Amino acid sequence: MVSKLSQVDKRELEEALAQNGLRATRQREHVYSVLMGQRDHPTADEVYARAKEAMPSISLATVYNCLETLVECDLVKRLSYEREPSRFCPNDGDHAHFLDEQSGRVFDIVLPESFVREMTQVLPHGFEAKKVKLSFTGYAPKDKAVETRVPQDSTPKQTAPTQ
Amino acid sequence: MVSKLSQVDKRELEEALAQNGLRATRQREHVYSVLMGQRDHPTADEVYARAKEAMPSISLATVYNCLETLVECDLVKRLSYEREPSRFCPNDGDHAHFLDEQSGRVFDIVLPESFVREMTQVLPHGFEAKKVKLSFTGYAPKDKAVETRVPQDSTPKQTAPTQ
DNA sequence: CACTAAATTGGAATGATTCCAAAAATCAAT
DNA sequence: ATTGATTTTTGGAATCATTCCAATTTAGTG
Repeated sequence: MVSKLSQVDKRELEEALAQNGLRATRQREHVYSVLMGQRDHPTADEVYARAKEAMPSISLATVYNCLETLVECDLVKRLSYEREPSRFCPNDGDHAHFLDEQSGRVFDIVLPESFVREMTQVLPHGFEAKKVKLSFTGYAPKDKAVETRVPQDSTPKQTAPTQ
Repeated sequence: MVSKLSQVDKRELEEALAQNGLRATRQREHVYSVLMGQRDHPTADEVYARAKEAMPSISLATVYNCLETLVECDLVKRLSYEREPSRFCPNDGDHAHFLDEQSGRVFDIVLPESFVREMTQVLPHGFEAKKVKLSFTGYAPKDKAVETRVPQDSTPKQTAPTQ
């Protein structure tokens, strides 16, 4: 699972960092490679765990910092669902997310370019969108083999469940 | 500022609660009326503060419970932005949200019905969306007097409902 | 190599939200 | 109405993802 960053990805990262006046560091590169190497939607903690495999000295605070940086540089998307820690995925062009209520899985939904353009057109004159987030919740087809897990929330509500 | 719930709204609330097997309580009605009475996007804390004006005995935990209940009943939308407490707004049909990065204000963006229909069409076959969330982040026009959230220590004043 | 600004680090602090167990309120059936 | 079963409310404690902090290390520049 120790996947290095491709030359292309590495350059893309360095460029994006430079563009934002940020430095290229071992940790940033490594966190990015962790995300690129396993394309699901891990939490910061999970990224931390994965990152430590090849870089045991990295700290949780740094993982948070790096993730934040990557999001700022628009190399990574952050998704947050209620009651759950943020999840991160490398930004592979415009896509939405679909959370399957039954399985807790998250699916990437590719968005046609034309639709992305249309999305910003619903804004009244004068609004300038820097980021757009589209997310669905509902039922995904049972047989879909796509990835990712958002653990099902089995926490009982305040009131005890019947029986 | 003490706005009662209209008969229509009250019935709608009671029906929605009944439909979900939940009881109609003073607190739930009051929290709902607080949200309906000032159409911005308050946090739970802000709702708590407003609710206490007319019902000083209500607790923060209850406000959280009520808000959760209202969201479940689909009478209220919950918006959550990174690094910020959830915000709530009464659910007035399909609309997106726009967060102005500079002022922190949230604007409701009306969505044409045709667009709402199109949104669900980006889903691959087999995906059934129960909820869709569209949210923008960026710069809003400075002069827009549209719906905003109220800064914590401002004197409560009448806000004209949007749309 | 030396300097300066930026980044990393571990641990402590934060704060929105949830949990808990007791008290109160609601609803249904007497 | 009264009772009884169930839900809801409540205050305070607990949780836990995330941020903050001050000290150390590192990257980039000349």
